[in-house]
Amino acid sequence: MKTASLSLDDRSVRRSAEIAKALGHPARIAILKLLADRTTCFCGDITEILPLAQSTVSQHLKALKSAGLITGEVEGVRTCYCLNPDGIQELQSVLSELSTELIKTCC
Amino acid sequence: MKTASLSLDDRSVRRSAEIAKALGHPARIAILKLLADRTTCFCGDITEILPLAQSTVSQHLKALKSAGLITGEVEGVRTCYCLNPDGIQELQSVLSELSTELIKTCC
DNA sequence: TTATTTTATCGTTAATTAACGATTAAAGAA
DNA sequence: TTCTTTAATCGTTAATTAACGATAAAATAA
Repeated sequence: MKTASLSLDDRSVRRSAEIAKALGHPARIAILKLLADRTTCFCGDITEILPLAQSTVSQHLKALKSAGLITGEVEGVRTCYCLNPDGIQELQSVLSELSTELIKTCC
Repeated sequence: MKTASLSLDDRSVRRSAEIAKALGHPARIAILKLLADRTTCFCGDITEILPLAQSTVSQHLKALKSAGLITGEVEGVRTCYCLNPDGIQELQSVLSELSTELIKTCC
């Protein structure tokens, strides 16, 4: 059993926290769901749908992108955002691993 | 517009974000893992292990508790913290549901 | 060329978070 | 009773976040 002062610097702990943090706002979860629906992929579309300013949506998109959960491909004057399969896969594995670890040892 | 301004207020979206936010700090993930190990359960123990002040650990414990992920039972002068099976179960189901939803529709 | 469209970034403000030491309150020991 | 232990809370500071409108940059249209 590793000492826990290690655990704060542990790569997977940090990465899990990073991913969770990116999910830690309703707007960002909503955006991920919209992208999953594939009905929308541009910042402008999302801005029309969510009750947020364009700059705010852009900021949330940036957060999701820098956490590796989405990609952004410039298409002419717009940017097409899309779920990043690798990131989503990581989200899936990292968080399911965590919750499994927690669940099986639960009181 | 209706759909998604709904989605920001959507109960499960908000709850997912709340849970994710609680996980969104390395110290809180580390604490959950420590509690899962069951080698420790008191604030003082955790404080000895993590490189954080007692008040900081207490603050993180409070955050985890208010997100419903842990319980805290007063035992005399100390408080025994424990993973909350209901909360962990919810974390498991909510986040796996989300990641499944995102994964299966991924680009 | 100029105008329009779209997104990113800037600049600001308010709110929240994280960290710490100090203090308080409560339980148990002496 | 008083002393010690433990965790919670207070008070503060610094950093980060979220929100917005305004502006800039880049691609395309006119």
